[in-house]
Amino acid sequence: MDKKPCNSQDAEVRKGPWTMEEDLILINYIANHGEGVWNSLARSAGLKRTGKSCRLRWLNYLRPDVRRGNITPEEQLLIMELHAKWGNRWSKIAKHLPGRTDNEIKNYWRTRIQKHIKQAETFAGQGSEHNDQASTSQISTTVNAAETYSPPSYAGNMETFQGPFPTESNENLWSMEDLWSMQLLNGD
DNA sequence: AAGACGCCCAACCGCAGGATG
DNA sequence: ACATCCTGCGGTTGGGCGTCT
Repeated sequence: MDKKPCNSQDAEVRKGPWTMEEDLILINYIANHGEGVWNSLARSAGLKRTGKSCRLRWLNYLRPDVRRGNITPEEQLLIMELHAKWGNRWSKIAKHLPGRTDNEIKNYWRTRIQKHIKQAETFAGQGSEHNDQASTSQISTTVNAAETYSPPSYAGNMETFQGPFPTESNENLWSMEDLWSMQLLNGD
């Protein structure tokens, strides 16, 4: 018991929601140095985050080509098709949906499609025999993919971060366009 | 109008596989 | 051949937000 499990470095590791400052640091650093070697990237960039956390944030959220919300019926169909083929291989499925992340597809599946499958199974159980394929194809016509995306809210962090940033339409809501335009301003 | 409830999403955790020394 | 480190993946959870009663 002499040695404490938590040294000073461990104590400095941040967890929880990312602040806009952190986002900007990460975007800037990757714009200048490229991505990869996440642990040293996190240290070099001065982020008190694990490399894992930085990687996740970048891949799921900050990457310029990432798309969110509004899963189209075509995408939805493709997701179900690929899931029927590969199961929960989310990263594999995501590779066939440009701009979509495995995390998003996983969330989408769990929150929307899985729910409808359960309902379909309950319904089918009352009427006739069924299997996964049948219920999966059945829900393809019932799931409504019309979604709206809300940009990330930094409201909780704005009290500590008060940078000179624009607040055109949503005072406390920041879009990726905002972040990237800021990155361009900072980086160039 | 207030509280309860359910849904959705971002982020964390643990594990496995690959790369490197 | 082995040990260690890093990356990537899938599962799970907590908090915020909207809707319903």
